[in-house]
Amino acid sequence: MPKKGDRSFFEDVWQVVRLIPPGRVTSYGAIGRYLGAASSARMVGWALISHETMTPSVPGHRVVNRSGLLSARHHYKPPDRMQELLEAEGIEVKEDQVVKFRELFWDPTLELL
DNA sequence: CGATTGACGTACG
DNA sequence: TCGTACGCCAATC
Repeated sequence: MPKKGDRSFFEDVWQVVRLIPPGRVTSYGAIGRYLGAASSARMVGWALISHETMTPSVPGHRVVNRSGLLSARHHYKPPDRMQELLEAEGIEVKEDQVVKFRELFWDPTLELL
């Protein structure tokens, strides 16, 4: 993870994640593609690992994998925190999966651009 | 410095 | 539609 204040691919990821509208979700690949798909989608996830240590807090819970699965669930302090945050925004989560993921999907290259 | 791992994605069958 | 195989790139061991 980069030092604080160091501009890099990670900061761009955080920036995009902050732009995700409430009640919407996106995927790592979509963010990576919006940033030019420089690195593989794994790097996007790596960037979000330290999201909690930086300010303001990035709503990383709105980012899930391509299947809509909450793969990040295991990474949160209380693993259930991620699901709670999603449900708090009106996003239905069943079996660690985002319900109607296709409808809630938010593509930065399509919407933000 | 080489091997392993990981918040992923695409290709195949 | 689902499970398996492989590729990616950086960090960690």
